[in-house]
Amino acid sequence: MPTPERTSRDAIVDAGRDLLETQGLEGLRGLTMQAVADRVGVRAPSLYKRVRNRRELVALIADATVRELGARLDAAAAGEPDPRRALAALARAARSFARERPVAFGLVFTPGADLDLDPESLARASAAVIRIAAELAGDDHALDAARTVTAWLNGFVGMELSGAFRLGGDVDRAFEFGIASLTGALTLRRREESGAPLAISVSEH
Amino acid sequence: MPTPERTSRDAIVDAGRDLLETQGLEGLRGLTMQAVADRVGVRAPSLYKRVRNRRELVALIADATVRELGARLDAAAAGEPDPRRALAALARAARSFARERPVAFGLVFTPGADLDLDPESLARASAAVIRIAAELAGDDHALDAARTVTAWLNGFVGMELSGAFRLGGDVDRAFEFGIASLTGALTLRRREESGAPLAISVSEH
DNA sequence: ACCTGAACACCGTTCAAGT
DNA sequence: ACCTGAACACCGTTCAAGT
Repeated sequence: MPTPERTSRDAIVDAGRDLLETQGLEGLRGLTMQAVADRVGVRAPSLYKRVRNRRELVALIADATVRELGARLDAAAAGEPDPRRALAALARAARSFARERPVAFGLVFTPGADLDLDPESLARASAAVIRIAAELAGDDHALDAARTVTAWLNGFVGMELSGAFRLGGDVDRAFEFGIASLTGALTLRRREESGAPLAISVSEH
Repeated sequence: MPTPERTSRDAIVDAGRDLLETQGLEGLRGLTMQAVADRVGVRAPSLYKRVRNRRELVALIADATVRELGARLDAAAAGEPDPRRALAALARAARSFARERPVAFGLVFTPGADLDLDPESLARASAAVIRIAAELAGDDHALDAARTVTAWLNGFVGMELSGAFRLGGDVDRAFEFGIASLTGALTLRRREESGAPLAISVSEH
């Protein structure tokens, strides 16, 4: 006689996302299988019917986060036809998202995390940056430009979440300074290309 | 009758650094108190005479890593009088260090890690970037410029360690592209200031 | 004064037994 | 077919007892 399903994979992931954000990944409260089970109303062993193990649960939470981030970035960039304004809007949207879900954002961008995220989710999350980078820097430099922007953006937001900006000053202003600097640098790349070279390239080794 | 000391705080931290790099922070092998104790030749409870708890041990490992990074950055930048070349050398040194100690580097730059690193170690590690940023962008923009460079550099290296550059292309080239772009952008800031404005600033908001 | 075995609480995970 | 209590291995940490 089959017993009825008392929870679902989605409910488990949602509970996990919530717990991650409120209790952290590891701490003494932390994202434990026990805590997730309590939230969804089953005993811990039942979770293993829906999820291979805790590692997979964490990966699913990370994937959901990447998808949501991608949707936000798309929406922010779509509203701005001018690529410079679109880049600024996208960057601000990423920063807002990170402030809403600091722990999940941190998880996704943790260097050694070794979640293997769904390539499709990742592609979706980076599509807008790549498109804008191509518009700003030209097709030849699109990938390099996108990597420069993404690195700066992830780095800035990650440092802000870590409290790494300890020297005072206005962090909002530093963020806008970064946007303006990158926009300027990438735009110049395009100008260089179109025949008006400026002596800005640093000698490489 | 006092028993002789069979280990030291330094030996514990060194063993911890080694284990962290070879076994990872958490995994099944992982940085466990048991594994550290085995390495230094005592039983796990004895570690608590030298270190408050595992959390403190991890923080000490992170601090040692930051100090070593700082020394490397200083050395790399000191060899180059031209600030543009100095910035490039510093960036490459940071990337090399991250490749030598990927796990420790990742730990230090993990967004939610909540190690509270020694402010002195951090100041030492960021001094060279700030000095170079001031030379490139002028004193008024030094802090913003340093934050832009540091964010890009940490972001790039972190993404590289995560395997986040999945779209092919030449990652080395993207790194050099980033160095050149940032150097150009910050240098332009200075030119703008000195009375030769270029229409590169993005409209803010 | 430092070291240790024993013990505790906690956690991820498995599994046989229930329905 | 899903759920559960019981159990296992493992981990961080404490502590009384040894030297």
